[in-house]
Amino acid sequence: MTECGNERRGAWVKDYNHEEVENKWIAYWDREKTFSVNEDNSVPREKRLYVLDMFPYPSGNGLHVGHPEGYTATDIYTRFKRMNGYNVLHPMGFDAFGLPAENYAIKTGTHPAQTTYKNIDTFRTQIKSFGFCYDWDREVATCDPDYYKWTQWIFLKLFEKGLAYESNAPINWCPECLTGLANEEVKEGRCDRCGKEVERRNIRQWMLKITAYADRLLTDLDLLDWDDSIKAMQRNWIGRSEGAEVVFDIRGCDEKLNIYTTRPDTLFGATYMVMSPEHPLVQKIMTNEQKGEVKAYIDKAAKASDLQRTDMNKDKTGVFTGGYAINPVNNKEIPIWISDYVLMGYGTGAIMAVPAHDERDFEFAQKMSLPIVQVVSKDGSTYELEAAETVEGIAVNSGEFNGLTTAEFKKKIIDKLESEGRGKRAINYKLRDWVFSRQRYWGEPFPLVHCEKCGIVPIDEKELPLKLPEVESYKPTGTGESPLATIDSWVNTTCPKCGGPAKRETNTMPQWAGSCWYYLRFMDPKNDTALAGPDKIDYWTAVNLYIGGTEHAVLHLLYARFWHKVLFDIGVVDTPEPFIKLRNQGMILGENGEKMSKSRGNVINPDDVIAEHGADTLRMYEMFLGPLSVDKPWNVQGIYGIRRFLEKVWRLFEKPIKENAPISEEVDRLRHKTIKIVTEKLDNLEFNTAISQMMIFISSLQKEEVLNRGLLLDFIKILHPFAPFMTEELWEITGHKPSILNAAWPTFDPDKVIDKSVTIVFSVNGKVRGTEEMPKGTAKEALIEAALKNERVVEHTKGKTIIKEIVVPDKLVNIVVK
RNA sequence: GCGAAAGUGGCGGAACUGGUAGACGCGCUGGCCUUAGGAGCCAGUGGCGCAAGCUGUGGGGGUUCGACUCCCCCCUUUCGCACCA
Repeated sequence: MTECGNERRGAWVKDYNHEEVENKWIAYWDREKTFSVNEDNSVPREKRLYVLDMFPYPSGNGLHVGHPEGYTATDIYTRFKRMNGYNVLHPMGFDAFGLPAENYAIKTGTHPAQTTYKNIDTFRTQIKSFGFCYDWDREVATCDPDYYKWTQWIFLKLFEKGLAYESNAPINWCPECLTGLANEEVKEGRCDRCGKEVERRNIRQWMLKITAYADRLLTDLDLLDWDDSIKAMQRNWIGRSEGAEVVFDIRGCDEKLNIYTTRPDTLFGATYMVMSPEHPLVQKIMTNEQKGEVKAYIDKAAKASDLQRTDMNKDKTGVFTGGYAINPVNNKEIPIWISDYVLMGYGTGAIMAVPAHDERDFEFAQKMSLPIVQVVSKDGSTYELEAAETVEGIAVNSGEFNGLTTAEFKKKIIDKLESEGRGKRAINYKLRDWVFSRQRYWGEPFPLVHCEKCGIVPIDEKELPLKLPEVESYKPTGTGESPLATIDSWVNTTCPKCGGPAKRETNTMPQWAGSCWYYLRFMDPKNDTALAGPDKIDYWTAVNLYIGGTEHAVLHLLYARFWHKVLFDIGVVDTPEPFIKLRNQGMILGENGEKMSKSRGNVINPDDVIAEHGADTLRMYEMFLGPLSVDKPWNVQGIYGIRRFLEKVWRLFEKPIKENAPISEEVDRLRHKTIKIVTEKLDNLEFNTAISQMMIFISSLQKEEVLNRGLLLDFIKILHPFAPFMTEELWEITGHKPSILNAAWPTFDPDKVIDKSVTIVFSVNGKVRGTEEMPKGTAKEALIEAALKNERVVEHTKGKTIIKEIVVPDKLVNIVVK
C-alpha cells in the first residue's frame, strides 16, 4: 500500500474499489451485449415496454449532472421491469444536427461532422460510465445520412399532403444566429438559444401546416398520461377560442372588412374598428388627407421589433385611416383606425373595438377620445363605467336583444348574421404554422428543387438521402440564404419532372426535425427500406414512458406529436399519440440554489464525481435528492451518506453468510415490507423514498453476526436497479453467473407484511396523552378500556365528564371530555 | 394580467382514503474506538421549559372528536404565456 498519493480516495478504496469494479462490468456488459433487446414474439403484448429518454445534443462540454438524472430514472425503471419479465426497449442516441457544431466550424474551420462525432464518442463513453442499460446496437445520430434519409422522406410526405408550403410572410429572425426562428423558439421577444432580441424579416421560408392539426393536438391531450402542467402549457400554446367572424361594409368602397370576435354579443357597442398596420386593406381605405400619417405609422411599426412593440404596450398608439365601416347590426358608421395592438397573424388582422367591454379598446378609446357605449350590464341597467367590464352579463343598448344573457345573445346574433350572410361561427387558434427552414449549414437539406418550368418539385424517394455537400465556408450569409447557396455545383441540378435546369432548395431543416421521429427509428434502426418496419412498429407500438426536461413542453413535444399524427394518417404508425406517459425531471441546481452555469462557477462535473465516489453512488445520490419532478440543489455533503450506505451493504458480505442462518421475525417482516414498498415506489417512480426504505432495512441488519444468504440475495436484487455495478459484483461473488439483471425480482408474502402488534395512540380532546403496543385487531371495547386505564389519560380526564369515545381500530382512541 | 405548480427543522426532503408531523439522509452535540481520520460504532437532535407541559407544517378564518391533508380569504416564490380581440 502506498504511503502517500491517492490519499483522498484511499479511505474509500479500502472497503470497496468502485473504479475497479465499475471498469470490469462496463467491459463485460459491452462484450456480452447484456443489454441488447430483440423482438421476441413469445413475450405477450402487455409485457412489452418502451422506455425512452430525451436524447442529448452532444455538446463540446460533455455530459452535465442534469443529464443522468432522467437517464438514471429510466434505467432504474427499465431494470426493474426487465427483472419482472418485461421485454423493454431502452435505447439511446444523439440529436446531432445543430448550431453549436456549426458555430465551432465557423471559428476553427473544423467540419461540423468531425466535431459532432468526436463529441458523440465522449458522450457515449460518459453515458456508459453510469452503467445505463441501453441497447447500444440501436444507437442513432440524426446527422447520419442513413438517418436523415428518413427525415427527408417524412418531409416529402408532408409536402405531398400539402402540409409544407413556401411563404414570404414576416418571420422572427435572430440577428445573432443569422437564421429564422419558429414562434416556439422566441421567448419574451428574444432568441431562445442566444438571448438576442429577434427582428421581423420577410424571408422566403418553408412552413409546416401544424395549424391543420390544432384541434387534434388539443383534444388528444386527453388521451395522455402527462403532467397537467405540460398539458396546460400545450393547451395555452394552441390557444383555441370560439367566436364569430363578422363582415363589415366599408363606406364608399366595395371591399368588406372581416373581423373576428369572441364577443359577438357586444356588436352594438362597437364604436370604432382597428386594423393591424400590415393589413392589406389599409392601402385601399385610407383617405388622401390621412395618407401621410398612416404611412408614417406603418413604417414605424414595421421597423419596431416585437419586443419594442410589446414594450409600447403601456401606451397605445394608432392613427385614423379616414375610412368608415358600417356596423351590420345598426348601420352606424364607425371610424377605422390602425394600431399595432392588433396583430396581423391572429384572426383576420382586424377587430371591432368595444371599449366598454375590452380593456385594450377602453384604453385606446380614452387616449383617442373615442366614444364608449355600454352594451353589457351586471343587472340590466345602464351605468357609468370606470373601466372596461369584460365579464358576461345582460344586454343593454342592443335593440331587440336587450335583456338577453351573454350566452343567449351570442347564439342568436350569430344565427342572425349567418342567415343574412354577414357573419359566421368561427374558431381561432393562437398556434401558428411552423417556420420550418433555417438559413444555416448543419441540418437536413430539403429534398426539393426549384424548376423554372415546373415550379417546386420534390426529388424522387430513391434519390434519398440528399446528402449535405461539402462547403468551403460554413458562415451564414445573413442575407436569408444558407451557405449551401454558394455551392453552384450542388445547387444547379436538373428537374426530376422535365429534365430541364433547376436549382436545389438551399434552406436546411431545423434541429427539431430529427428529434420529431427518433423514437420510431430506435424500433428498427438499421432498416434501409422504411423508417422502421411495420412489424417492429407493431411490436413496440408507442413510448410507454418518456422522461425529459420541461424545456421542450411546447417545442419538441408538440412538433413530434404533429409528425406522429401525420404518420398515423398515412398509415406508418398505428397509434394516435407517440408518448403515452411523460414525466418531467426537475433541474439539478448548484449548491447555492442557483441554476448551474459556468459563469456562476457552480457546475458539478459528473466525471469527477464518478472518479471520487463511483457511478453507483452518483446514480443513487441523484435519485435520493428528492422527487424526480422538482428542482433540487446539489449538496456535496449529501453524497457521502449514499456512499456510506453502499459501503454498509458491501461490508455485510464480509460477514459469515449461511444458507440456513435464522432470520428473526422482525427482520423477516421488514424484508417483506421492504420488497413491497420498493416495488410499489418503483412503479410510481418514487425513487427517493424507495432508497429510504432500503436504508432502513440495511440498518436493521447491522447487529446480525451471521447473515442469511437468501435474505441478502433478495436485497441485492432490489438494490440492483439503483446500483448495478456493486450488485453485479456481489452477485458474482456469491457464486452466480452474471448478469443479476436476468434474475427474477423478489416477491413478498402479504401476510408477513402485516405487523402483529400496533401502537395505539391514546388522546384526550385530540391531544396525544399516551401510547400502547397492542395486538392487531384488538376489539373496540378493549381499546377504550386500555385507554381509560392509561395513567396519563386518567390524569387528563379526572373530574371531567366523558362525552364520547372515538375509536379507529389499530390506530387510536380519542376520549372527548368536558 | 392569464395559466400552472409549490410554501413543513439549520439543510434536502417524509407523512396511506383526515388519525403520534418531521421517516430517510446531511449537518450538529455527546460518548466509544483510534497514531491519525470527510473512517467505523452507539446515543441524542423542531422551538420554549429542569420537568409536567406548552407550542409548532407561509398568514388569517372555517368544518371536524381530530387538519400538513378538506373549504374560504390573503401573502410569498418558481415556471410558462403575455395587446390572441
